[in-house]
Amino acid sequence: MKVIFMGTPDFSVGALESIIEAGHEVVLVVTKEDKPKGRGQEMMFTPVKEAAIKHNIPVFQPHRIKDAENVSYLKEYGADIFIVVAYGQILSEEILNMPKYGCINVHASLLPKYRGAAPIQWAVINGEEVTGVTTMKMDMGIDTGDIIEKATYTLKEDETGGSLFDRLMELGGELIVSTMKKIEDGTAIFIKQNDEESTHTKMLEKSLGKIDFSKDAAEIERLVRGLNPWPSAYTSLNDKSLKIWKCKVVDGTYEGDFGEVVNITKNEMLVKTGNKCLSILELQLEGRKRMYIEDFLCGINIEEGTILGK
RNA sequence: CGCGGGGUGGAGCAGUCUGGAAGCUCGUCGGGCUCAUAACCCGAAGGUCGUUGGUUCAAAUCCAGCCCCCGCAA
Repeated sequence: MKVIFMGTPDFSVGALESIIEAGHEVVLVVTKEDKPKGRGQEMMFTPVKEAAIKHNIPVFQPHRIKDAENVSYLKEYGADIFIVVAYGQILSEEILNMPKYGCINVHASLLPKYRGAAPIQWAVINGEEVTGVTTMKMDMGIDTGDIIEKATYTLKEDETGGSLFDRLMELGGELIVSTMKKIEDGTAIFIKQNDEESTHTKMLEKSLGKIDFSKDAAEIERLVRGLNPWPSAYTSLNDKSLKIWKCKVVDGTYEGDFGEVVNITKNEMLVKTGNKCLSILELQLEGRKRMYIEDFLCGINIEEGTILGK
């Protein structure tokens, strides 16, 4: 099929690569505008743009995709189908109805659950046992279109936002190829979403990662996993920010405040929480590299009774 | 020119302000203690202090440039 692909972040790249590999003709890639990013404000291409360049596919980066001139530009390509994966702009009705087969979206959750932004991280944070990816025919709502196919994935014990991201990216790539085949064959079945079962997730904010040690250790541990590697869970130590990359729940009752370091050995550091304790396994102090707890304890002078997040 | 922290034996850090013979914790190797040990004791190996140049009798330390890593902000 003649495809126009719309996407922006890493997650979209998996789908794009799969579509190309499946032999479809991607005639145009639409992605968000380049923005100054990173330290030193260098201009960075979006991950999808990088991929498009690698495959010699023309790239289109409109400021507002809905503008008339941009809409008519899209029309010129005469694509059969638009595949949209985390593009980052709302499409107008005119665009949605433009291609013969409509606009198909890949979403990283089992719709109608986890509509909206950051479904991957939220699945981990909320302790879901199962999640997955869904393909659907887009309509004017956000993630409300008719469902075509789903693929499920059972979360691992130590699943992080990053690892789940990778798995779902892979699954999403396979699923979109399968869905496109069905659409082409005319065997695709479109199922309406049950809006009553729907849930919504908000965009991840940096502040979500600030650890509240009065919460249960298990809940904090899920937050740490869900926000790893981005935007990461953090607290502070002596006025310096301290990222927690990995930790585990440990039984144990100690006197002390929430967030207090209650026990230090050569290779373990226990922090008191609202319920049970957290053993910090991997962390990173501001300006320093990420390291294992035993390395951290070798050089940093930290005493029992120190309170994190103060 | 967005703001800031850092590069010191294998790991993590101190020392830099107030130049003057390389330190701490851990690891490694050897020995000892012990029923035994990841515990304890004794000993050893291992570093051109990121790089280039400058100042000085003398530079990890002061000055200038360059490279690399990281936190914030976007």
